[in-house]
Amino acid sequence: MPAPTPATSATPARPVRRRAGRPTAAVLDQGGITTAALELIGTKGYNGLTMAALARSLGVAPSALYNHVSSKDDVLILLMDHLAAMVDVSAFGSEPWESAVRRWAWSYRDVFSEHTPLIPIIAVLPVANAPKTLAMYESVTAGFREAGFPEDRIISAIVALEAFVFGAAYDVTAPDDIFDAGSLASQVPNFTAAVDRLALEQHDRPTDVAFSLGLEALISGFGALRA
Amino acid sequence: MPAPTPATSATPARPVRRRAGRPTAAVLDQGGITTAALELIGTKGYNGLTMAALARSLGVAPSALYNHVSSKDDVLILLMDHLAAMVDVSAFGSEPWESAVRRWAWSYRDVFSEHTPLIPIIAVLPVANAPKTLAMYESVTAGFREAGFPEDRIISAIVALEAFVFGAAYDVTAPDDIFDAGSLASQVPNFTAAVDRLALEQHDRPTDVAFSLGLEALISGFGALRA
DNA sequence: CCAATAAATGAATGCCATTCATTTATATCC
DNA sequence: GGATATAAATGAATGGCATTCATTTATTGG
Repeated sequence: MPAPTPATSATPARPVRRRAGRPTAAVLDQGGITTAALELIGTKGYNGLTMAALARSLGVAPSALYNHVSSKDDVLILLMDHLAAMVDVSAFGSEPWESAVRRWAWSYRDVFSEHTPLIPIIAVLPVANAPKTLAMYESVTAGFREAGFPEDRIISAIVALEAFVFGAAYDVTAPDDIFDAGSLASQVPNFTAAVDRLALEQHDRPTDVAFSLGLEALISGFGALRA
Repeated sequence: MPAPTPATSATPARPVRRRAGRPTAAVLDQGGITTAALELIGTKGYNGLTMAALARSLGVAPSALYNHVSSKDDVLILLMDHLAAMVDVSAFGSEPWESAVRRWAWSYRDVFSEHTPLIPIIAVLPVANAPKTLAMYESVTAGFREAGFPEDRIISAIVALEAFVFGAAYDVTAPDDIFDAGSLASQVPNFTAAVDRLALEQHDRPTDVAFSLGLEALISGFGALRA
């Protein structure tokens, strides 16, 4: 990619009142749209990600976006594929299987916990539409195979790990008092006791404790399948 | 043939042109709204669940709904709490811990796989706002405690299991060809080989294989924690 | 040089959730 | 038993949103 993408700078890009017609160089492309969307999400959150706001941040009319993406869902697909490339798969091939899976899963969860609105999309999107996501799967699959994982179970294991990762990504965004039963506490004594007991442990991130617990169970359970 | 009784019946409930003013008996309540929404979702899916369509199915003006719910999100919360009550927790207390967890998790996944749009809501909603969900947690917690599970880890284990269940619920709705790399297949040989290898197994539900694999790993990993 | 094309504009369009003033039967209070 | 407050409905806005379309025009390829 020789041409550096324009219009992705931090400048708000006020309505530039560009004339219509084919410009000297294209103002927009999918890469620029993706990074602008990412920046917008960073400042305004997913509620602030509207086609109008996205266009404004690029100094362009909303309808102009549709020359490069077919819908807002298309923007979300670009985003999620971009994020997939940020997931750390580097440990596969350089570290033992257990720690490689561990690094991958933690990284995967951390990346998507900031982008939970994309989870419903990535969870059901055919991989053919997401090349970087596909590349991630390739690295992970190769790592499983090299570690002696039975080939007919590799995909199932990855799918299971991914399911756990996506669900855990939501947990990260949950409010701290999510398990506070409030006025109903007396009606659910076992639950309340268990919640209180966990609180006594004084973990800085209860969410991380649950993630670690589940992940280690999956790793040791799956690890037993290896040759 | 206009049915005289509106609300929650199977009839489409045409605009009944009711007069304004306080009626003899309330036409609407949260229970009726919930079951009407459920029926609407069953026929038109979640895209068909609009406040206007919901009101029409109840034979009422859209604005009338706001006397009983504060927003559409409120409707979704009612729905998900209703669904939580359909999850099978009956095995806790009557069966060994392993099979009780198994029954609960499969049931939980099956219920929410038909209602994935509710997952982002239930995953982060404080339990105080969802009494039936809370009741489910109480049953599960009691089951863990009676099985000798260390009390300070009960909540973490449930959270981890739930995360897995939610992620797996999405998988159920994914298209069958989700792992078909298409024209990119040659660039991801390990992945493609693993996918083909799984396909050879001829499972009727590949999704169920992955769910079972992950669930059994979690059950045996967590089971080891018991006294 | 001319025709086709790519990439922009801005003005609709239609859907959707939500709000508000208004109406009126019923319930409550004196 | 009459006045009054209240609950629950109506229908007409309102504003936000994604998306479409006719139009414009600089560039590119034959």
